[in-house]
Amino acid sequence: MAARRPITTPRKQASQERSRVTVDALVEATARLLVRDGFDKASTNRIAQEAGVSVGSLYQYYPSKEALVAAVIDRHNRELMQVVRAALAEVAALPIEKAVRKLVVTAIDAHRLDPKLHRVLAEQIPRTGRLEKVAAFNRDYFILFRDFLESHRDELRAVDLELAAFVCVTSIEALTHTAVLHRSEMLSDEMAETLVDEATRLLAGYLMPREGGRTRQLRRYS
Amino acid sequence: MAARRPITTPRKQASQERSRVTVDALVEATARLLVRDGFDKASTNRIAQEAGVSVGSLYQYYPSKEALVAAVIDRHNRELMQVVRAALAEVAALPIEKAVRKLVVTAIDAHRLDPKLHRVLAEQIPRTGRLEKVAAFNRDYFILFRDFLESHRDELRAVDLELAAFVCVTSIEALTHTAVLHRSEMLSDEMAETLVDEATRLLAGYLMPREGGRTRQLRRYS
Amino acid sequence: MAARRPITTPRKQASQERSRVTVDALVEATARLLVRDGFDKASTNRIAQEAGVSVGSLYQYYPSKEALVAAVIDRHNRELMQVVRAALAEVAALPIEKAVRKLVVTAIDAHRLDPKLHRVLAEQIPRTGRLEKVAAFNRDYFILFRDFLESHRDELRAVDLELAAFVCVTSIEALTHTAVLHRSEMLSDEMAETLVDEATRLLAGYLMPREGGRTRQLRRYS
Amino acid sequence: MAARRPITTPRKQASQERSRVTVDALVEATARLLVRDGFDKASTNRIAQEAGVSVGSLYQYYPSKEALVAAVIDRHNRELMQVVRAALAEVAALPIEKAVRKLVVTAIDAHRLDPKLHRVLAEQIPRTGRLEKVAAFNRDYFILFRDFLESHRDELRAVDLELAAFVCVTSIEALTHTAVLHRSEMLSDEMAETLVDEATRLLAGYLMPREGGRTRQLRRYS
DNA sequence: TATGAATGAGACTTCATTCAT
DNA sequence: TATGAATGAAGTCTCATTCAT
Repeated sequence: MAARRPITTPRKQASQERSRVTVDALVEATARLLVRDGFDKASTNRIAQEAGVSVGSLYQYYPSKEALVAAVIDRHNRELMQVVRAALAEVAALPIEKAVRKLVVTAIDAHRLDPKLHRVLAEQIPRTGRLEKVAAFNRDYFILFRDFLESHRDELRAVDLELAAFVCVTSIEALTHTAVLHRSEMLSDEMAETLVDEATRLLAGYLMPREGGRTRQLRRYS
Repeated sequence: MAARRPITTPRKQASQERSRVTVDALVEATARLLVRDGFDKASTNRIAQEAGVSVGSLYQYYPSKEALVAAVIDRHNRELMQVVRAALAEVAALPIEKAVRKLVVTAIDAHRLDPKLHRVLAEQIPRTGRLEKVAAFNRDYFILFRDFLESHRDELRAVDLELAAFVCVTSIEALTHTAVLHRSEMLSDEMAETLVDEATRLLAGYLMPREGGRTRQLRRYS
Repeated sequence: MAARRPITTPRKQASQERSRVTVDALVEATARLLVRDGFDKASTNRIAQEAGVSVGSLYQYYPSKEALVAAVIDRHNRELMQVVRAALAEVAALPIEKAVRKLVVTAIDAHRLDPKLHRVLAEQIPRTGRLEKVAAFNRDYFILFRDFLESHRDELRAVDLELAAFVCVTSIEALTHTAVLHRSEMLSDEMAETLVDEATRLLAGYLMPREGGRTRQLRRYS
Repeated sequence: MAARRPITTPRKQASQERSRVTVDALVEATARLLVRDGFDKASTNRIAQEAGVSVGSLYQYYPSKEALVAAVIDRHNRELMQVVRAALAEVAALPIEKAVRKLVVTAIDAHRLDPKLHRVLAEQIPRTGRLEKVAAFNRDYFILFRDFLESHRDELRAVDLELAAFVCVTSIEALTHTAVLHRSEMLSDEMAETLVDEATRLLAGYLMPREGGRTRQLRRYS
């Protein structure tokens, strides 16, 4: 476990219009450099330069490089959650299998929002000690998904919803993440459909009562 | 360093006994420091010191810091694969559901071999540009698993084995990895069993034909 | 900064009431930060903040950080001189021994006016190139003291008054400074008296003719 | 009081001949730059350059700039103490007045060993937090002097030797320091003698019993 | 072959000061 | 006149790597 954990809370809220611009430019530049050069080569000086701003200004708003990266993570997570939240809302009324399929598709879409950035963040973030950020995202996703399951309880087999949510969220994330980042060939036009089918089958099969077993299931909880 | 990709092949095969010892000490020291201090603080000088060797000697055997880390990864992967391979051999003759269960348990065990090291490697390695190493491990696991599926084809529903192997390997890895590294509470004596049950159900349900589908299947569960 | 010697004269005479307040706040804030954080950490930005004023305003009144410190020194010296001057006036008519005693006590009191600030100024100021300020203070004290000796000439042994003033002022300053700043235990209620006795003896014995005059002296060593 | 106090203990003892040379060069260069440019402009990079060594090497042996300065102080103090110790030994057998005179002369000589360096150290040291070094020196001097007084007790008036030592050491130091550093005109060939006379008179008069008063003094303690 | 002293590019960060608003 | 955002030179320090002994 890396020892020194740098402070990562922004230093001051940009109040004036001018500083708002500076701050945005910094976060944007950080994201760009992270993608282009990776975490190590993205020095604060380079970031400032890329943002068209002096290092001094950078440190006026962010106390360290990790704080900047944390800001990028936050922004990215916010975008992801927006997509996920929208999808879950849209899907709330659908039967579970259709819903799951839609969620898988959404997860893929989410990973495709900015795949390069997503990759860098996924790979380089652990170092920044910003794992909590990712954890927070997962927790949010997890909660939303558990709520979703809850409102579909009557379609499900008997199962601990917490646990089921964990299994589902983890699997969806892993499958879509790996497919998008390491197996992009799987997302060719022909293949993508199949992958979605399989993932849907995996999860729907897991969540729903076994066929022919429905009666028994119902009885158990009657 | 995203750009500069240092040479990572060991410099010479430690032929003599003395060299063997030195090399081992270096890899061992690297692993220890990786765990204790994290990638960034594990400098080559410190590694050499920890190994009781001079920096000069370190560079005699490894051309760069990343080469050392790569060696640690290799060693770790070798251990993992050994466990996985053994499990798959042991499981070859079992019916698919039992087999899957055993593989899940094994995956958890594998992650527990040296969880701290596993974590560091998983989290900090992307930076070393040694991702191929991880990829290689996954590929190996993937191939073994596909072969396993192949030899159990008659128990499976009709499915692209490549794809199924991808889905299974990715899911098992993600579930056990996350459980061990981020949700250790799930592995308490009471919970572990349940987690294994769920993971097994997920995969077995995915691989096997739906009930009411294949006649034999129906019989088995009737 | 040995080389670059910044301008240190205040920029404008704070004529208006509002300016007066600002200037005071700045000097006061500087003194406070000097005491609290030391010279190095007392940045102009922090001083401005502490004074409840913008950096811009700070530079409206003082052209540099050293100018601010110089202002603090001046203020402090003014206070010291006031004490010293008062004491010398009060003492003018006393016999030399009584007078000296009173001056020693006064010197201690002066050092106790704001010992923390005095310490910082004494210790950190050499750097500011404001040594002249200190020199000026000593010069003033020296002149006052020489005048004092002059008006007591008939009580003194034959001696170069310039030289005697130098010896006395330097000794008083050193003894009281060291006692207050580095040997505060010497100023406990019981000890303080003794210290004053000794210092008085030192100086009075030095200034006054030996008892019995020279003849007896010869005898002692015959 | 400045907050962060940098570590100032040397990092490793130079074992090999080569490093011995490096270390010496560093300390020497530090002293030189301190004299030439003052503390602030003597950056570690400049020091290393002046020493004909890389910054890396500098940090191999000294963890900070202050550590380097501390080393210079130590060296300087060692030299001073040598002079003082020698003088006190030489003087042990002399009657008090002669002894004091010799000590005053020695103090002046000591300040002249390397006056520029002495001045910088005296003025800039407080910032390095190495005041203890100076304190230590004074303590050593103080102890030696008290011992000296002790062995001359029968020549002295009744007095607390601790206190007397404090008064004498502080006065000698202040007079010679000020004379050498701020009043060099006092040390011209004609004046120097006079200054020594006065200082001697100050101290001898202070330490020795008043003439004609010896009887009374003896009585008090009989 | 081993040693460990030396290297030096480059990372992070601060802070006195300016200037557009 | 006040504000505070912006500047950027400069300082401290680390660490992978080399090479003379």
